[in-house]
Amino acid sequence: MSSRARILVLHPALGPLDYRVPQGMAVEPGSIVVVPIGPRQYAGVVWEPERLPTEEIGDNRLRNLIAVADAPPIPEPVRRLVEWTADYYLSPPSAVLAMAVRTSAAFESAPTITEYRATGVVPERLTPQRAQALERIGERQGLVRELATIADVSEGVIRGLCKVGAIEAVTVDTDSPYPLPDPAFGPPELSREQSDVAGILRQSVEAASFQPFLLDGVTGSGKTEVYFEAIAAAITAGQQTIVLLPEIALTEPFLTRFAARFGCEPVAWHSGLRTSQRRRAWRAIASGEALVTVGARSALFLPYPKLGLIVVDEAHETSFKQEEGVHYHARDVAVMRGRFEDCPVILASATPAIESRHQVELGRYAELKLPGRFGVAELPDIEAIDLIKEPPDRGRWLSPRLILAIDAALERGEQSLLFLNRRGYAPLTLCRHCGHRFQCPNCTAWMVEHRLIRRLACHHCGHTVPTPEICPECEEADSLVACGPGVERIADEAALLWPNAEIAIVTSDTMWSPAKAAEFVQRMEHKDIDIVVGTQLVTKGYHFPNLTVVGVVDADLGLDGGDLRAAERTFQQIMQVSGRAGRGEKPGSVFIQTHAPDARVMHALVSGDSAAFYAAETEARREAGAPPYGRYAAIIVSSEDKAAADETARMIGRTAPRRDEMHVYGPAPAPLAMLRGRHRFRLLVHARRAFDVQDMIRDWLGALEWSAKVRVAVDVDPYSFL
DNA sequence: AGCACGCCGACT
DNA sequence: GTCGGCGTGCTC
Repeated sequence: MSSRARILVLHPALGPLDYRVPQGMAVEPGSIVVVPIGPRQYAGVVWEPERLPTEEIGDNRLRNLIAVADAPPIPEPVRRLVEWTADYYLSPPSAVLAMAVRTSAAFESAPTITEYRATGVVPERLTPQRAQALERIGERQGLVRELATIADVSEGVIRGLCKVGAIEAVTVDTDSPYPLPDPAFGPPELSREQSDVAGILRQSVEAASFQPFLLDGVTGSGKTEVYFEAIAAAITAGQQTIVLLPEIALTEPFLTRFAARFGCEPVAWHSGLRTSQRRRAWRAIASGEALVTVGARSALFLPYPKLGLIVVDEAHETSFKQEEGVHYHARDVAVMRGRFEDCPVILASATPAIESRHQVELGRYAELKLPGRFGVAELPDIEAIDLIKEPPDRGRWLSPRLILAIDAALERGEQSLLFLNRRGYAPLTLCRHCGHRFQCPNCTAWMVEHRLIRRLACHHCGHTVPTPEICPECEEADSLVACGPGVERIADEAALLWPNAEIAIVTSDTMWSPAKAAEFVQRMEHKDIDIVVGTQLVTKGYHFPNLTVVGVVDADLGLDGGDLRAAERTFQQIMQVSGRAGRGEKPGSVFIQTHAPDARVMHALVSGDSAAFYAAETEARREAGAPPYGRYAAIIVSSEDKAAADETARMIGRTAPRRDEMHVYGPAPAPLAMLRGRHRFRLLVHARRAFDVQDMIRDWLGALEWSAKVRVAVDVDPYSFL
């Protein structure tokens, strides 16, 4: 009698499959294995058969497992989390598992790689490029390409420095251990309130039981210092911690603050890691050696064997909701992981989501408040500028009052930030002769002009074309006009207004790596920048004491679009960006340019009465039966063949179950009717809180069939209504 | 997702 | 006669 094993194979289209365990091979639930599928090999994980039922297949059809990985098994809580996530978000378990298992890390051996670092030797011929390179590289170490990026010089310059001995090669073992953070390295001076809260968190970590906390404090109130104390407790207990940040760009300032507190950097996990770095991090995490990991949402599924604490920083951020593949919300999955691991979960935010506040009211989350800014810093003064009463000059976007405030800041030698959540130069380009508008061939979206790279780009699919000289429609020259502002255009306007000021554009186009983020922080701290023009990338996490004026170029931008969270998001975003002003000893001021100064959200921002705003928004949600008082699920039907997608969507609509507890809207063309060359239709399920939407959708769609060229995706608890 | 199989149109 | 289009089905 041979033993059989159920394997969850890392294959995008296959469920669990059964295999024979050959003589002499030892496996247990969680073991990472290699299995044959047809002529190819895939990785998979041994699972408890009763938890992943399949159709039974005869022993005679079983094939042998090929190998077991030299890596620790995937722990039980992670297996439970994979099941829960797949179930809740109606996704294939294998797609969820893929986020936990890095097969290259589990199987490949550990070679060494060569990195480079400065030796301190000053070259004889110190050209400006070489000087810049050495200054910017400082203590950093990395591949030639990475150093060249950090220093903003060509790779040739780095190689040249290598030749003259100013930079040396270092061999790095990709399995070498990470330094251990020291809880006693740099203990902070905490205020009374901070100590009290830190004490509660420490105790919870020591108790090692499940408890979600909502750590609520205005920007600058010292939330990070407080949850660092919880991390210190976890380190002392020999337990691992995950810290989730909403953007890669935020890891860099976090690493610095962490190192100041614990004496070394934590292990970073994000999409920007090289393969070798990723393998090293994964192995250290899976072995339990990596005590603290900071990362993007995908770090949540990694196989920590002794997880003691989860921190979700800026927990209100909507970027925690994954919009592709498995549509999970990292904040909610983090709480579930804490439940499976029996550990506390800290959701930190200055502007908590209504959903999180609701959990506090229900008594499921414990609320910890940090009032006031830490130290001498005061909350900035916020003013609204009515764009009707105080309009900018024609063809300009900055109103006189904002310009005066920046004038004054420049005079005082202080820095300013202009916030506009729109990349590029202009969101729409049209021909003034024939009216032609540049649209993406793959998406229902305008092509956005990016003047720095002289291209038109689609922000949905990445399609770009060189900015044309003549109109492709009527062939008229010099007839193309840019409509509306993006950050590049605001930067142009700022350059005209303040020709002597140093202006930096900060968006995902200019700050696409931690190294770039580090460079930006350095330039800000050295006061090499007077005015920052940036998207939401600059609204979080940074601490620039000399930044005193913030201008919100268009506060109305997020308000249209019919999104149920539009007002809340606008409030959060502007509170966050306001939090960048006056973080040192100098007071800050914030100017909000709007066409709707009487809107509830603008009143709340100016008066600082966030409680009233939240109360009103929450009441509106309750009346509408919107989350957290009701639930939504979107069903997106897409295909390259428009008629096929349309027909399938209507068939799904026709067969919708009728229940008192829910209603199905649509199908209707999705707001982005075409995306990446696929036509999209959307149905929206709106249900009561207690109704099991997932089960209903599983039954409903499970009974239907459609053509292979049509894709049907379900987005449970959708955030983007696109 | 791949990859094979299979069944009809345009060509050497 | 053959090449090749992509619809359909299978992977323990």
